[in-house]
Amino acid sequence: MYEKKISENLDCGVNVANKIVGGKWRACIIDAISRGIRRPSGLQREIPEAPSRVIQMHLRELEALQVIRKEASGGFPLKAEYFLTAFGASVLPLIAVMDQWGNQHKEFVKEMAAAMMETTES
Amino acid sequence: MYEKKISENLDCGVNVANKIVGGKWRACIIDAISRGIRRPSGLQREIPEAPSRVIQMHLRELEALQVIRKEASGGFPLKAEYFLTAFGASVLPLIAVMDQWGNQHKEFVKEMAAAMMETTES
DNA sequence: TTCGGTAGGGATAAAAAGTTCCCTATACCG
DNA sequence: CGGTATAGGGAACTTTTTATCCCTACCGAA
Repeated sequence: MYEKKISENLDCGVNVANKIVGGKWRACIIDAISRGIRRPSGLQREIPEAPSRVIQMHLRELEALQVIRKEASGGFPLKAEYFLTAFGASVLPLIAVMDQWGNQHKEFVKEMAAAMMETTES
Repeated sequence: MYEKKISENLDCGVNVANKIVGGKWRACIIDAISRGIRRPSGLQREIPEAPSRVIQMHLRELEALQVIRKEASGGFPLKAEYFLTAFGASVLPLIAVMDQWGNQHKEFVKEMAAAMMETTES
């Protein structure tokens, strides 16, 4: 997406996982595709809070990382579809675990985040 | 740490998880503390690639999120120790899963990342 | 007294990630 | 013809995160 200038230390497993699943919309996009929402327009409708530009960029990057695979019918009507690769499918359990943990603790984290705002408020 | 101006959507479990474990050094720091490296100086020696300033800031933020707890002996020699809270301990299995997944796929990801560099090279 | 270790933070720069605005191009429908 | 929907990207911007530099303060040892 951008050119990295700082090393990433991909020897650390957690960093590898973060590279795939980190970021504000990555997991959402992967999850939506896994649920059968294969086309860019559908993804944009599914995640309206995310700027379409950002979704596009993530699709490019996930494709380059071979998490997803693109199938476009050359002709018209314009139609592009994205599918998870086998590698992409292997991420789903990880996303599930993260989502589960997050959902279990989100109330607590929300409280803590709110408390931080109070003490740091402008 | 900084004042957020963009919403975080903490209703999504994955985002909650990323808030705790995301970032370049968060998981490393939590993991090191869980392994008994409790003092800032020790953490800095354990993770020498991370600027000490960054470690300090993460310690502040993890403390505010109640992932870790600080115990400082008021007097001298200066001594501060950080311990995982119960909440912090609950993150360890998540980190373990992420690390395991990442280690299983890091060679593949490295290849893909390298391929991306080639096509994007300056 | 100077040096080393420890804990911590201010200021600022640089990089990465995300956002916004607006553009191309094609085909279909009215 | 104009409007809508599709897929995609350029350019510029803001926000967030990470990095760099340098400082305070304290104690003990040399």
